[in-house]
Amino acid sequence: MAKWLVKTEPDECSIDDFAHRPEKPITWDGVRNYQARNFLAAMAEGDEVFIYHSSCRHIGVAGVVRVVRAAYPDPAQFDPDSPYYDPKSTAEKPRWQAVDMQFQRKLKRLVALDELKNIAGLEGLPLVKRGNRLSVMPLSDEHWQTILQQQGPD
DNA sequence: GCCAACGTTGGC
DNA sequence: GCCAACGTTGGC
Repeated sequence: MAKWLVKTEPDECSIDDFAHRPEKPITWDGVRNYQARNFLAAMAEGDEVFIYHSSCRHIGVAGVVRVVRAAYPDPAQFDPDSPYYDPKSTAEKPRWQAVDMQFQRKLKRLVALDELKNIAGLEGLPLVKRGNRLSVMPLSDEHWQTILQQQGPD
């Protein structure tokens, strides 16, 4: 199973939105960047995904969700009332993809960006590079384990 | 709220 | 195809 990380503003969708209704899948839509879309499209059912809270008071990795439906055309791109509407998309040639994800668990504590920047072994991760805007990214198993270990002992 | 970094757009 | 202008992201 591949590992991923997605950014979200917790005001929009936080780990608690998943945790509040753990049986209910949430559609990850509105990704409007080609590199991020390509990563979304590469997600497989069962893959695990870190939820990262950005542009907020407590920035960092907050929990884990699981892909329960692999990529399909993002419905928001066809909806004129959606902020994610894209008039250049057609049903025959959709430009954007969405996946559905479901709650797995919260981390024992939030692993802050500030910590991630100082952990040896995460140097290659786009997340910790200054000015990086990629909102969906793959993680190596090593990156994944390193971040989990940062939570500390029970 | 500021602003640096980045991706996209559109004129040429 | 270049690149300046513009809009957005996201940490601070």
